[in-house]
Amino acid sequence: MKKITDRQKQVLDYICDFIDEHSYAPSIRDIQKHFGLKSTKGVKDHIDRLVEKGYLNRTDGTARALKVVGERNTVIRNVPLVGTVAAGLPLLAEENIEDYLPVSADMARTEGIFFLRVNGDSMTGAAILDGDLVLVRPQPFVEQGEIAVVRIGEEATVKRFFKFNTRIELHSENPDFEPIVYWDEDEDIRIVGKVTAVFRTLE
Amino acid sequence: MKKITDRQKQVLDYICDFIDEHSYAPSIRDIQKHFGLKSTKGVKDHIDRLVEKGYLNRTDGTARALKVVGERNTVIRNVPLVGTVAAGLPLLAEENIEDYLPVSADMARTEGIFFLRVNGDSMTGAAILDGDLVLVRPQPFVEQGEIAVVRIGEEATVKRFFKFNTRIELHSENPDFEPIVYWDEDEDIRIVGKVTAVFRTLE
DNA sequence: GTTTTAAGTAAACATATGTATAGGTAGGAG
DNA sequence: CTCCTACCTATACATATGTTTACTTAAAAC
Repeated sequence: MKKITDRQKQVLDYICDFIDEHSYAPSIRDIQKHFGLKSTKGVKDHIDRLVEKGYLNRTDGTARALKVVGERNTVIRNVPLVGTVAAGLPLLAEENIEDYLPVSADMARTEGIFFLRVNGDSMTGAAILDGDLVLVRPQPFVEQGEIAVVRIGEEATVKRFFKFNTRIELHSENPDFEPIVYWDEDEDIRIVGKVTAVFRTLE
Repeated sequence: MKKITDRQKQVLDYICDFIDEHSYAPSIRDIQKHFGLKSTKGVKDHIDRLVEKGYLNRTDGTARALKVVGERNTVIRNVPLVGTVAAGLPLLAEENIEDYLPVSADMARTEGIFFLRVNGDSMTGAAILDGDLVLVRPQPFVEQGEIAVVRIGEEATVKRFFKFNTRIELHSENPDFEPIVYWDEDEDIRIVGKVTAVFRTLE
């Protein structure tokens, strides 16, 4: 990235801080007042330089449309968290949504992605603990041995998934639990999605 | 929350979508055009109703200063990720910052909080794997047995921390590793902070 | 020494934008 | 029926805001 002068850095910092505080960009005159300048032109020059050098975006040519490029301009997505899923209710029914959590857009590219709170110690061996949140991307299949959310009858669980011909094995990754074995013909088992991330808070 | 009419919901949805797309709020005339209205007054009425009912904020009285109240208005914070820390460099020097990750403000209330990439399998027993990111809140002490980032000489590691009088034990939580024992007098050991969360991506 | 660049003053200008005044229509509540 | 509210048109006004032209000063680049 091209070098910017100290003054330009000051202006950029002010714009970042302003957006953090107000959720919208400062006007040129906001910036002018903050630096005690007596003309808008000085500010315009700085902004033009910062745009040229790739630190700001000004593609929309309207009021307060400045965008900061780079680290502070993170795109996020609010992903719904479904808690312990009530039997029979569709997984993502509004009744089940406990909260929304912000996630980097990189992690949540797919439509329909959601968080699920894991209960039970069955995945301890795969370093997923009781109470952890798993990020789930809905899909009807997973690769051999991937960790999936599987719906058995009316309940959803997190298991490592294997399929040998028509034999389906769900591994708990915990020595205290035996693998659960199903057969393809069993109608009451379905892959909900793949676990793509694990989140845990420790306090 | 007070009820809103279908039309008001449409307007609110449009404002939300517009902000998602542009990062700044629509002007009254943007909304007017979108709904094909022939006067700005209709829009103004809707906005006034939505503000009265608590769905929008309009405290700043300037251009594009509308803010949506509620679930989609999540407060986030960009937390720096430091990778494998180069020996001798201060932990949060700009040279070490690999990236910034958005985190819910609830999780990152403290100033100075940062992510650290864990390397090695020493914390496998505590369900922290090689490559996981841990969220670290800087503080000079931790409670008995809490997971901490500890700096030994020039290197930072993640360990479960115990202190008995002047004897310090760092537990690896992996049966293959013996606890590391230090004594208070040793100058080259210092608690960097407490691990408050664990993040892992699986793909 | 001349040119270029950064940084700024001064004074406008055109448009964007929020707001207001003066109505109109339709439907529900009383 | 009357009143109120939701929803809308038409028009206008004041200010906010981005942009431009003309000129200045100081320091860096060549």
